[in-house]
Amino acid sequence: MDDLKTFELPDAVCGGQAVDAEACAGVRKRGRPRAFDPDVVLETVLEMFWMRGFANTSLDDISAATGVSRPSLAATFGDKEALYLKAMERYRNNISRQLDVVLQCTGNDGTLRDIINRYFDIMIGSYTGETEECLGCAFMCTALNEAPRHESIMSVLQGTIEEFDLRFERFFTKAQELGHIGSNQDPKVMSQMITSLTSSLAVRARAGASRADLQKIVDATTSFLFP
Amino acid sequence: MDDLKTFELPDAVCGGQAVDAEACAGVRKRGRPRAFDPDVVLETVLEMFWMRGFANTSLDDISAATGVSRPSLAATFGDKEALYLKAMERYRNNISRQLDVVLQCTGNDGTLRDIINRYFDIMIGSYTGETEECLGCAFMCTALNEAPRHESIMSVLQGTIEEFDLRFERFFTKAQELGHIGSNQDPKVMSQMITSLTSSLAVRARAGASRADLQKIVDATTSFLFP
DNA sequence: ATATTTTTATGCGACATCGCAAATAAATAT
DNA sequence: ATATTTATTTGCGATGTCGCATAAAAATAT
Repeated sequence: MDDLKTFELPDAVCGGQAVDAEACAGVRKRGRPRAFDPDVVLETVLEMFWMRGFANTSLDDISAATGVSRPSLAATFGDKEALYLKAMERYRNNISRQLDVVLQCTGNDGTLRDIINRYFDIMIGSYTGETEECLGCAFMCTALNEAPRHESIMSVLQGTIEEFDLRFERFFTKAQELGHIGSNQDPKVMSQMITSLTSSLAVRARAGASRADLQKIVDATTSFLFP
Repeated sequence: MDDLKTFELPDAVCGGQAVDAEACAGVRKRGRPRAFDPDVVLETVLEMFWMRGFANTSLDDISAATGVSRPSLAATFGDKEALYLKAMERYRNNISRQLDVVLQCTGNDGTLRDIINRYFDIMIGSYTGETEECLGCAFMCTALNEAPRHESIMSVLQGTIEEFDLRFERFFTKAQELGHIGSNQDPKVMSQMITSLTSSLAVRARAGASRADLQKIVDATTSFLFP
């Protein structure tokens, strides 16, 4: 019917690159504009799920904390599970972006140990945060709890684990090719040591360990692994 | 008033050792006897909390699964939080008992690596179970989620972490005294490696890793740590 | 100006969850 | 036998939670 009219492509104006509709701030869409920024809402939602868990955080709580009514939340993000997944996706992307920067093993960014230390700086930072709250890892704190009940949460949990595994296996394989670790060592084992320590830090952080506590553990381990 | 009458000490009959009132099966208490065994109820309760989490498991669910009415549950175990804590205490004691047996570093129970392998056998067993369910660690799956909201759960979580730390620090310290690891190695670091790997196994098990998957990780790591 | 589209606001209804209170049942003590 | 003690049964009431439906508001299109 109205296919001809929509040929005007009103979104194509903004930027020159891939058009994303929402990401384009200059051009207004048809109806009433949103009174909130989905990204800042997702940030608040993430904090709430992180500290209280999925089941303990009601949509009413979220609505009150964000000032966005429940129907608006539903219209924007879908149901509670979808909202959780979107918040966790943000969380994961945020960390992934930081790790992409740090885990470049080109050989001219300091020693392997330096790189790994910078990696743990990031993780410790995300696990302890700026306040006095016991954060830990948002996935481990919430997704482990819900995984058996929600196929989608189980899936994203598995994907996150796999991402870390892949990341470090590739990292240490390349490090070995560049001669930063001996050819007798196994990149897979090194990767396991790092991911294991990471999960341990996450647990300890949630249980109240301080930044300094975690740093001590990291220092002791890295000086053992990279003497 | 009736202090004189209770001098008969009806409980003191059973056994000769520390009298525990409930543990004594031979002597009936005054009123109507319980129609259920608190221990088997706790076992079911543990399974439910483990798989569904604290918040997702209602007292009605528990009542239906155990056949014990809510008021009876309350009378026996207290409120939901107390019931959870008692179930987790059982879980923890069950594992502790097994570890007490295995982690005896006397020097004549095989090599250090043998002992550690037996330790991981137990942990892998408890994380994967007999069925196809994704178990993981009951503490990590549930207590991490609830800790910020419940002081008591935070406390038992911390205590469990500390127990593992202490256990392995003592173990490796003694192992070092017996000459099973070099004097240049740090028992604390070795302990951290083991507990870290343990937490990693727990996470992976919850995400669906099989017994064989976990065993492969353990084998690779232990052959690196204890060559 | 009027229609259309999208978002927001308000509120209802069904259901789950927990704590508590009162009545009933089953044992022992006197 | 009767009283006492402890467990169990039944059910109520307050609150929380979610999905949905309807009305109002704020923008653009014609």
